[in-house]
Amino acid sequence: MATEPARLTAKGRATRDRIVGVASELMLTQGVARTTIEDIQREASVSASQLYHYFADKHALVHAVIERQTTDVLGFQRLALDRLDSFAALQEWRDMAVAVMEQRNCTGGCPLGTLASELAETDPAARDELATSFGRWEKLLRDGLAAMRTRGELVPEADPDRLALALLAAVQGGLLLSQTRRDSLPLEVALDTSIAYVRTFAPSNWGSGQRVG
Amino acid sequence: MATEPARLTAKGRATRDRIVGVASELMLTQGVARTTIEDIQREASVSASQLYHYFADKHALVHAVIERQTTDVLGFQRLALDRLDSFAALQEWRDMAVAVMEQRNCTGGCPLGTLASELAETDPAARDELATSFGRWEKLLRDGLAAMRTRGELVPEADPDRLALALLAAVQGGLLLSQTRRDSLPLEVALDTSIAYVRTFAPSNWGSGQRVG
DNA sequence: CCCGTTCTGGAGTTAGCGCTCCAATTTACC
DNA sequence: GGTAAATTGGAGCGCTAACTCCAGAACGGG
Repeated sequence: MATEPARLTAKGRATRDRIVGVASELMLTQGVARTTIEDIQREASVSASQLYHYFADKHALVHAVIERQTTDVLGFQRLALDRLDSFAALQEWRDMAVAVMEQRNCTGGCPLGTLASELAETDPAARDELATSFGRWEKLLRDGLAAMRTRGELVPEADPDRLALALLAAVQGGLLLSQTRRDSLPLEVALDTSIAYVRTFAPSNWGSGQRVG
Repeated sequence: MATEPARLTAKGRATRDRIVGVASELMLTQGVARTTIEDIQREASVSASQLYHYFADKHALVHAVIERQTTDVLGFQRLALDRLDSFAALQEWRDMAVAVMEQRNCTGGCPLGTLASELAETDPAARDELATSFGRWEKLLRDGLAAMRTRGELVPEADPDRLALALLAAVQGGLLLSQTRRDSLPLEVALDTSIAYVRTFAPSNWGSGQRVG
């Protein structure tokens, strides 16, 4: 489906990367539909034929943007929480997410979330890719939580699958609300409360009538 | 900003409403940018001049769609939780949200969330309207939680402002993930865990080392 | 240094978009 | 029943979008 150039010169790869970078930026701020090929040409200083030399059509470009954003976001996650396997790491992860958002003055949301929201109902292939991207992200969280459980930082009743999903949903919802309100508070509260919920599964807090739902 | 026709015949209002309805449906599934005026004309069986008689331009139409969706969503909320002031009501609210999503086979997300994601960075006026829409939604939740607290169903340490924000973020994030995965599980887990967190502020559960963050 | 491949430039082409215009018809109100 | 306003129809305009084509320039392995 995507253009698969057998070989690719260093110069060619550079041009291709530059195109993907510019396309990412534009598509994430203006949306995919509002971003024209001409915009990308101008911003990346390439001509039409160059662009269509590397990408069969706009769909292929979107595909490349999704790939790029997936590796970027997951890479950032790994960076932020080299191993997300302690409450301290969770807290750092939260702080970093909030810091990034504040640094952007609360413009823009999660790259994957933004793309998913726009493409879920119009581009089945994109929806599928983004679903697996979310799956990989979720796995990062799940593995960390599982490690915490085996290590005894979480009670056996804690369900890493569900907690990971809850954390991911909190990030997404928090980012969307913060982006809309131009205020980092929603993101902070969403992350704080979901982490606080995880904390209820710490042995020291595990008490009376807790339920995992 | 919006076309404000001094008077409006019953027939005219019907036509206008039909246009807004069709526009809503199309814009929410295909996105605003992908929805053409021609699409709306065809689907609503109106001519170009009719459409531009009621709406100055596409922006005005978007404005009307936001208004419509806001009243619809908030109306549905009120319906679902005539008064959201008990854990039973919270549970019903959760069940109804999940039921709606399953009924749609997990296609489409939250109307307000979808619009916000697409328009936040390209249409400042729309972003502002959607921010206040979210604010009103949040207030519904906050008032219910506050009522629960004064009634003693929640401990005084519970912060209705923060809990409401957390619940709203959970719905938004859960819906986005469920829409992307075509699976209601993320929504269920997001709502269950955030409600479970609220439940940790019930007097019977309030124990050892809880923190509000 | 040579030749095939890779890479680049820019003027088209075609289609569809948002929107306008002018006029006919229906409706509301007295 | 008359009249002014509200409502409708549809052709058409200007612009811009995605994409194509035909070359020419640069590169890289032998």
